[in-house]
This record gives sequence, C-alpha cells and structure tokens, in this order.
Amino acid sequence: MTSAAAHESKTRLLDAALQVIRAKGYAATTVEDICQRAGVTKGSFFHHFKSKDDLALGATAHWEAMTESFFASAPYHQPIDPLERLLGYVDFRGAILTGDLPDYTCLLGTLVQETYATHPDIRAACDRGMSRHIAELTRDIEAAKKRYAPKARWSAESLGYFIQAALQGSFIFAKAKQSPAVVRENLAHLRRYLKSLFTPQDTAAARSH
Amino acid sequence: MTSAAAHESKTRLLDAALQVIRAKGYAATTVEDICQRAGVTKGSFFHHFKSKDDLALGATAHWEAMTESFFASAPYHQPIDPLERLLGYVDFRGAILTGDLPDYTCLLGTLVQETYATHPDIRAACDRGMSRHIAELTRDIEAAKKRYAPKARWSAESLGYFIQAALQGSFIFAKAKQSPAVVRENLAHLRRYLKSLFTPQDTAAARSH
DNA sequence: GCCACCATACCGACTAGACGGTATGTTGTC
DNA sequence: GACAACATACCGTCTAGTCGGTATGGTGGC
Repeated sequence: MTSAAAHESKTRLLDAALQVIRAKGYAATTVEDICQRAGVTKGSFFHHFKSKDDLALGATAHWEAMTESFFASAPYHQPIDPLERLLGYVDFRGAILTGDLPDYTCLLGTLVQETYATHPDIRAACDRGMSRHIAELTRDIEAAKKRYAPKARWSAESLGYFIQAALQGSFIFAKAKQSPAVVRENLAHLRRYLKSLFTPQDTAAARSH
Repeated sequence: MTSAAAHESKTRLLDAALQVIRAKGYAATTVEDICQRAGVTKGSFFHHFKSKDDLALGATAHWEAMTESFFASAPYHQPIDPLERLLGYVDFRGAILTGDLPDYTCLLGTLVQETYATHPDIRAACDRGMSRHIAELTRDIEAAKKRYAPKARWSAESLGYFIQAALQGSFIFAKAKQSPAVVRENLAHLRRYLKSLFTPQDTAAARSH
C-alpha cells in the first residue's frame, strides 16, 4: 500500500468530521457517527487519532488547509484594485452559499463556541485558524485603506474582524432560520459599509444644505 | 410554602442552566451540572422538567423573560430622537460587557448552533427569541429611517438582523480570544455604519473633486 | 527468488464509566 | 389525608477508549 493510499482512511475521517461536527456540534458528535460517515471502523479511528479531542485538533488543521487553498484559488484576487478584491471577497462569500447548512458554515466558529471554556487547545486552534484567514483578508484591506482612506482612524485588522464577525453571526441566524437568505442580506449591508468607508468623505458638515 | 417560594428551585435550575449552557454548550452540559450549580437534587430537577430538552425550552423562555425586562428598563430608550435611541442601544451593548464570557454572551446563539439540525423545537424557540428582540429593535430603526433616510433601499428589519449578527459573531471571537475587546471594536464599526446610513448623503458623484 | 522479520493499517468485541431518566420514599402544607 | 416539592437509590443505555488479533507490504539476509 502506498503512503498516499495509506492515509485515505484518515482523510475520510477528517472529511467526515467536518461535516458531522458542523451539523450536530462537537459534543453531540460521537466517534461512531464519524466512523459511519467515513465508512471505517472504530479500530481504524483510534489507530489514526489518540482521542476524540485529537480528532478535533486534526479537523481544525484539515479545515485550515482546505479553506486556505479554496480561498487562494478563488477568482476575487484578480483585480488590481485592492478595494475591488475586497468587495469581490464579500460577493464571493455570497456566491458560495449553496448546498445545506453544514456545507457552507464555519467549522471553527461552531467548534469554538462549545469548547472555549473546556478545551484550551481546541479553542486556541480555532483562534489561530480564524485569525489566519483574517490576516490574509487584512492585506487587501490595508492596501485599500492606503489608497482610499489613508487617514481613517479604524484599523485594517479591526475591519477584518468585523467582516468575519458579521459572517459568523449571519451563520447563526441561517441556522435559526434554516436558510442562507439572512446571510445574503447581511453581506449587502457589509458591502454598503465597506463602500462608505472607502468613499472619500468631506468632513461632517461640509456638504450642501 | 407559598407558590412563589415553591418555584424557587425551578428558578434556580433555570438560572443555573443559563450559566452552564453558555459556558459549556448544551450537549456537554449534564443534568447534574445544572443541579449542582443550582444546589438541588436530580429528583427536584425531574419534578420540574420532563427531560433535559424540556429544560432547554424552559431556559429559552426564561432567557426571553429576563432579557426583555432587562432591555426594557435600560436607559437608552429615553431620547426622543430614534437615532439616538438606536446608537444608545449599541453603546449599551458595549457597556454591559462585564464579568466573564458566560455573563454577557447570548444563550440563544449558543444553543441554536448545536441544536438546529437535531432539535427542531429548541431551534424554533431560539429563532423566536432572537426575532422578538430584533423586532423590538426594528421599531427604533424604522422610526430613525423614516426621519433620516426615508428613501434608503435597505429595510429596517434587515438592519436589525445585521446588528444582531455582528453581535453574535463578535461573541464567537470573544470566546476564541477570551476577551470582549473585539466586541467593543466591532460595536465601533457598527456605530460608524449606522451613522453613515442615517446621515443624508448626496448621491454618488455629487461631491467635491 | 525466497523467507524471516517487522511496521503500518485496520478490524471488532469488550469494558468501565458517565449520564438521562425512573421508582420509591420523605417532608411539609393546606 | 392529599398533594406538591423535594430527596435518594437505582437502572439501562450509550459511548470513549482498549485490546488482542489479522492483513498487507516493505526490507534485508542468504
């Protein structure tokens, strides 16, 4: 057995974990749930992972790898103008809202809610993963800010967090309402905010009327 | 024992549930966790609640009652200007970020993430509770819109959802980072967005330059 | 080219403990 | 004495994790 094929079971388990955890939450997900979905046995599971918590850690790493390449190859990076790239990101987030809820919601956001107080290492892994994605996004924000709003008092990073928070919160409402409609509407608000931030404004009263 | 005192145990259980579920999540919370925190026994628990799921439903109702009166008596309602009330709400949400994470995060947001796919009635209860709070908020938004941005194409309700989504998402990051700092920064962005929405704008290019 | 040796991958029955829920009291109040 | 509000002991199930075992494929000695 080649080493690539050798790890197929492990990959299947990780893929299964992403789906099941996003659907049922971490605590309610049983090892056998994941094994069943992956089509492997418990023996195989515990061969690849020390424990359920170890799987969670593996799942966050797997998630990071998947999402990083997914976003890296997305089309919104093409424009030369950084603001266009940023708005392209927001639009892209709207465009990928297909399939069922577990298909487009965020593993890390789900996971951290359940584990922040009880599983320090999982919490830290979620924090790292989300922060890394935001750091990537922040590069475009920084560039857009330099060009369109160099004097603004908000930081590029804080705006990156705001965008992600709006997304994460939108997912909560999508779950509550069983529909991505609210995500789309919130992305429209986000887009409007971004445009207002990057549209050079005369200060306060310096307008007609 | 009076009927008020008679329900003291039940209230203690509900209060305990709010805390423990927000800290550990619903699935990871055991009935005994809640009993211990409430200082009552399991017998008492199952006297008042048919099941753990029944407690969750009770907890959402309890949460709604608590938060409704909490926000109803908050000071931000006083201004006559609806925009001031709305900005007052945002500021108020920043002012109440005290204590530990489970003290200021939202039960319903936590709960719905874990239960949306597996517990239809709990999901529906969370949806109802969050929507009710938003409906309340939407009244001020509607009034502010009528006065300051009557022609704007966004709906008052969608803005209510956006505000709540930003809050819920901020709580996720607060948990990841173990600090409410990011919530405060996001509220600052939110405030900036609201001000921009309600500041009458000349259309597009009708500016200097 | 064969075989002993070994590591990795995988299997599935089993266990110990945790947990939701129940059955059976006990106590106090009207 | 009836009923609500507890309390305690207990039960059955579910589940993370274990453990002895098998299959497969690679490696080195001869």
